[in-house]
Amino acid sequence: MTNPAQPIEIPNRFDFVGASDRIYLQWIEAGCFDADADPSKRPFTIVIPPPNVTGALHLGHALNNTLQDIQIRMHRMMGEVALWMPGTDHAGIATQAVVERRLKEVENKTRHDLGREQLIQRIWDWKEQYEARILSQLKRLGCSCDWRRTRFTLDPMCARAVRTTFFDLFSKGLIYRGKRLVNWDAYLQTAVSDDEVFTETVDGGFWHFRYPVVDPKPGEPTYVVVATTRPETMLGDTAVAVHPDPANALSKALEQAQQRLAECASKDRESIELQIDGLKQRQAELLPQLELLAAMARDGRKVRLPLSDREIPLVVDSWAKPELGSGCVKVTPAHDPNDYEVAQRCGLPMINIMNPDGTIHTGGGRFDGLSMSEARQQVVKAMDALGMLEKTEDRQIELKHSDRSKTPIEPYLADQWFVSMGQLAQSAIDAVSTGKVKIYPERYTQGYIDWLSEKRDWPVGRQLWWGHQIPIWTRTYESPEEAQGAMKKILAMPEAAQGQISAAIEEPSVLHVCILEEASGMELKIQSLGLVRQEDVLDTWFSSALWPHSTLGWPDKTDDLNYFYPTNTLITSRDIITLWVARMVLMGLNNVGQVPFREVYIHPKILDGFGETMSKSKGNGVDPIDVIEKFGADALRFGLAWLTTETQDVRMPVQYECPNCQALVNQTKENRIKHRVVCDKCKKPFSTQWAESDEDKALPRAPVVSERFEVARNFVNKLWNASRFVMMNLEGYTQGSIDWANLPLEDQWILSRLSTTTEVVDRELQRYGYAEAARAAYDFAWDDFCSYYVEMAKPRMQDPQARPMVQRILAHCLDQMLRLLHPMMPFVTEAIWQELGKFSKRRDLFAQQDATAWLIQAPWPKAQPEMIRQDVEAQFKHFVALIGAIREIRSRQNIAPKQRVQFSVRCEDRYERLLKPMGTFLESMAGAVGVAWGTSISIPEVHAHMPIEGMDVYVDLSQFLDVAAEIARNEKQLENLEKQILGKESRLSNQAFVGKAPPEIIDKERQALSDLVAQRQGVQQALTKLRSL
RNA sequence: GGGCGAAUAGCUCAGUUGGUUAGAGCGCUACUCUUACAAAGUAGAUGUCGGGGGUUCGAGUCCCUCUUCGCCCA
Repeated sequence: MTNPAQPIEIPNRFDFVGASDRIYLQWIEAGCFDADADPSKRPFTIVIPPPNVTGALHLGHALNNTLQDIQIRMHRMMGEVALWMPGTDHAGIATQAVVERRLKEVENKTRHDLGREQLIQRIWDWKEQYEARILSQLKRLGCSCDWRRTRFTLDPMCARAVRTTFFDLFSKGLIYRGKRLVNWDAYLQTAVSDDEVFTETVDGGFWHFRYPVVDPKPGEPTYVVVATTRPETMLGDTAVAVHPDPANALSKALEQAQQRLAECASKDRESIELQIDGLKQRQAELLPQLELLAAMARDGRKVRLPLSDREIPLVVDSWAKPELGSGCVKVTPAHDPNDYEVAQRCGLPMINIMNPDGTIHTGGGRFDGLSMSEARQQVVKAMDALGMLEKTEDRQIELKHSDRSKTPIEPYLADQWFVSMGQLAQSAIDAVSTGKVKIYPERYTQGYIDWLSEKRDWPVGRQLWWGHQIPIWTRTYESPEEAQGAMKKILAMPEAAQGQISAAIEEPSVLHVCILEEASGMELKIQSLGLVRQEDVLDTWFSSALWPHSTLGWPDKTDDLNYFYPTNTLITSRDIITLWVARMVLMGLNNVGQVPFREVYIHPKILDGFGETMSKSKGNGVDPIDVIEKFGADALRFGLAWLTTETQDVRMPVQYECPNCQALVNQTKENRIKHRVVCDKCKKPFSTQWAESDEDKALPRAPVVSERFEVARNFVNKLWNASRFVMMNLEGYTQGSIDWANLPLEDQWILSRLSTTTEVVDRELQRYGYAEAARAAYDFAWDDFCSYYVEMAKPRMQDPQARPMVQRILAHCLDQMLRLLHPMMPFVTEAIWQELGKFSKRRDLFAQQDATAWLIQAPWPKAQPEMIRQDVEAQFKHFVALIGAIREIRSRQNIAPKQRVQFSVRCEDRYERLLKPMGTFLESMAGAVGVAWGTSISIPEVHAHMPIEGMDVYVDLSQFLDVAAEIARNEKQLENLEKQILGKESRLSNQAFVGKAPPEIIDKERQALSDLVAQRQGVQQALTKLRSL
């Protein structure tokens, strides 16, 4: 062997700060992450869920990316061409919102003060800053992405894919513009999708208005009462609705309430009874009037809308609920989704009363220019003055808010671009229901399918400046004929025949032209015909939906696309299954004709100590860099894998680590949003990640840490030191074969455990069982390898006969352990691997070649099925039990660690044959010397007795006996045995058990009972003896 | 209102097809700086498995129900 480095130079802590950066750079320089198509190998591909450039990554991202890197590294070691495609997402609305908010805060300017071009420049600046930050965070985490391929959803390559897709869908008639009620964010002045809206309960009111009936006939009411939570919308009312069959509706409601009453819990009884009383009262008092109104509605009668002085019809529609309010409902189609549907059913006009900035606009009315909330007050006041306000109630209402600006959503009738979802959604449903795409854990499948099954058209336009501008040029003509004529002329152009342009008419006379190529000259040509480009940009998810193929070069039929697509797995968080996963599937199928990935793994979410998800806006996000600097990237990664179980989210209480005194200050809901916090202990202030003022920033910053990474940090250290031990003992190492026929139990045992562990880690990682894999590797390394094998190796190393074998097995185990752990903790394992290489080039007992220079490129370990020996593992348990028994007695007797004790074992031959040869280990590990073995040994006069399975252990205490302690120990043991015996006896005397349980279970119980009884006898004898002393 | 998930030691979590006395890490107690590792070692204490019913010879595990919490959808 080559001259080994001086082992003593290896420090007893892993210096992750120095080593991680160095190793990462080496990997990059050696091109270890680069993945190039190689037809002789299998590809393995993951595209990163591109983090959005709104802000830096938090622990949730660290988890997401750690899990991906584990897969990538494992498959790379399996000899596949492992491509991890990196990049970031422009996150249109979110990024623009955050830049606009900052602009407002810092400079007190709006985007209109800057103009489109300048604002976009500002956003690009922001993007550059955060993209760099994000990518560096990923690198610190150890992510082995092919950085040469880094993409951005707004870069030219992605833009081309977006444009091609849009053109294709438009040409297929799957993209259209229509007037729809959208969720209008009046603050950002854009529509937001349903997914960007959250509901919050707020204090509101319920106003009851009177609308006079036009020319009431005798016996008819002179007015109808309508109730509303949004009085200002009455300016846009176009009807009042009443239920077509109120009698039936009421009796149905009554029936349902009575059924609920029959089934309800007693505590709900009262409220349901009240409800029933109310319904009965309505039947008696309100019903005749509702019947009358329904008849009037059918007769085409009208009411006069106060304030606007318009006549609007009474209509019948089942949206009006006879069991609620007055039983009549005002209809404002342009500002309420339900009313919108009523209008569609009843053919009502739609009157828009709002400007895009959220102010009233009724075409010169007296409320024009007021904000919606000002208008509310004024409308109520005016109605009251007219005597038309019947009553006002306080009420809690559910109000939709924009997730982006946190301001209330206004339902708003606007021109909107849609992708028609019918066929596309169906293709994505089929992909999952036929198993072409599998979702893990499986329970997420149903939500995916349910959502797609609604087939709601996807509103893709956003009234923003940051994003892919819709490639459509539009002109409204005087007449349908003119529009048709223009379209004909355009479609007659040669470019149309070449598939460069496409056109469609929006009824009655609007012409839309879509152009395939950016800056092709075609744009000018079309513009010269008086068409103007749409200002809107596309929903961010439109470009993210293309990510798996756009990043591989689509629409070109590239070699990469051919080789790496479909990708293998997508690893992401559950909140974007519909927003993103579903859309990737349908776009992949539409564009490439194949699903984008075979598997989707949905991982847990990281919650804070209060069970809330981490987010920027809550201020509870933890920067992974804080954790990396304190514990190291390996600890962060292993810790996260350790926590990734199948069903549970990860709850992680975090603390600020005071930079002044290192005390840990719990993060609370109060202090987590603060820019500066005062330490509980030293009372000195420190700054947080939110610090903005110069004064705050001057304070030392407290990293946010969690003690939950200590387990992993300690494990990294344990592995490091175990390796250090191995290397300190490899002097004179020779490679060579193993004498399999004469292998001692301990060697057979560790090789069996190693193969078992290899099998578990391999299987679990492949099925995303990260926690199980981490635990298996941890238990093997710590318990089996360190606590037993290494301890047993110590005395064996002194034996020149055994030494070469032990060295080979030690080196082999370490070698395999490093490989198994590398995907989870790449830095420390690589660092050790390179040290180990200085001592030994050939360590794998089952391989024919020398070890690779880089662990990252080493072959993934294979379990050796013939090494797995259940019998050996069972035998070894007897040894463990014997050590445990002796150690317990020693501890109970307070025998000093350095003191040797003698023990005798009464047991059958087979135990003697098994354990007597392991006497050296009992001596080194338990400080005990076995003096007698067998069935007929003489028991030491003064002793402590411990019965274990198949053996009675007697520790000679003639020099140590602490009678009181020994009596106490035996009494406790006796009590324990009695309890168990009682349980068994009662079970076995139960006729039902004996009669019905399977025989093998009964046998097992009987055997266990007789063992316990024997043990009890021994303990009783020992006690009698002790008491007589 | 509908769907999904969770509730197990002081904390954070495991717990296979139902089958001995329910486990781990941290924390706690005692003893050890034993030449890989005090970020360690050895030993120990700690549980009405959220409540209530049911199925079963047997339930942390299966069924029903209630409570609390989280997420998604309307």
